[in-house]
Amino acid sequence: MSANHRTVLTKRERQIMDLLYRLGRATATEIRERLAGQPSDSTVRTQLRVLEDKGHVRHEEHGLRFVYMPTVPRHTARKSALNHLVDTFFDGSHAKVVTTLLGSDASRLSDDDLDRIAGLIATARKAGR
Amino acid sequence: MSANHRTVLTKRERQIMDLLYRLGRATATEIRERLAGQPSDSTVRTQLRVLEDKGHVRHEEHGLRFVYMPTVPRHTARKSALNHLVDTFFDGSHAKVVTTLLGSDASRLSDDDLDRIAGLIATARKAGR
DNA sequence: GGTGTCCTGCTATTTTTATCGCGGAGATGT
DNA sequence: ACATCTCCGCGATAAAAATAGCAGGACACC
Repeated sequence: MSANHRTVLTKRERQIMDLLYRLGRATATEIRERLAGQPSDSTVRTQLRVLEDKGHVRHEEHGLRFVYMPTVPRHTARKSALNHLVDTFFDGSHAKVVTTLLGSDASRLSDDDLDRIAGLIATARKAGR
Repeated sequence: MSANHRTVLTKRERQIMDLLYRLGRATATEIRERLAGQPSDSTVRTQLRVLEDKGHVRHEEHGLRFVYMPTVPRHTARKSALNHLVDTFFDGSHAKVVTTLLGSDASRLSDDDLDRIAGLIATARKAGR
């Protein structure tokens, strides 16, 4: 019977969910192609069925084949993932994450991005007082 | 035989690693107290031994007891965790994460934080041109 | 209507994880 | 010296996860 989502995901299940969140939607074959360890098609399908049973994914029938996608919308899932990460690695401080991101060379933010962020800061300042 | 770190962690292993990253360091008993499902002491110790064998944790002997801690320093681990999250949920865009964080009510950044972030933006602007 | 190609979902099996009982080693107290 | 307490790890077992073989249905083409 279908269970709640809150169950902790297994290794493979997480890999698949990550893939689905990156791709948005995918067929069993597309997923298999991107998984490490050359699992068989039937393996991946079994896993998708399990994930569906657990309530993490659903599928639509497109023509002949099944297209799978997460049940929890991306922006919801990412919010909780982000919170978890903030709690685990950044002592719960959003500011620390922001400074880490801005400080990293890898960010390479465009001028537009910088403007947008500056705008948000201005807003936060107003709201804060 | 001790394996490399890159192996994917199991459910429990991840829970334990998260705990260790939150706490910095902990004894088997401290960890057990915080794990869901009332695992026995011996269970937790076995798992710590496995994690140690896999190279994810190490222990120091403090007096009579073992104190466990991650082998990979927090700031390194969190960088890769953050990258993974950015790739999976934010299309690889650091800016999107920042705007999400700043936009969220939950952030509640202090004025100091805002100043610091504003400073980083100024720096980024200079570097950018 | 036979044959080949995709796709699906069982179900069974192997492999990995998770769990814990038990015995031992040092400290401590009486 | 002996009972007791606390912490350790080994080794065995139970439980869960990962894997894949196989049969069946829909379609397309000859």
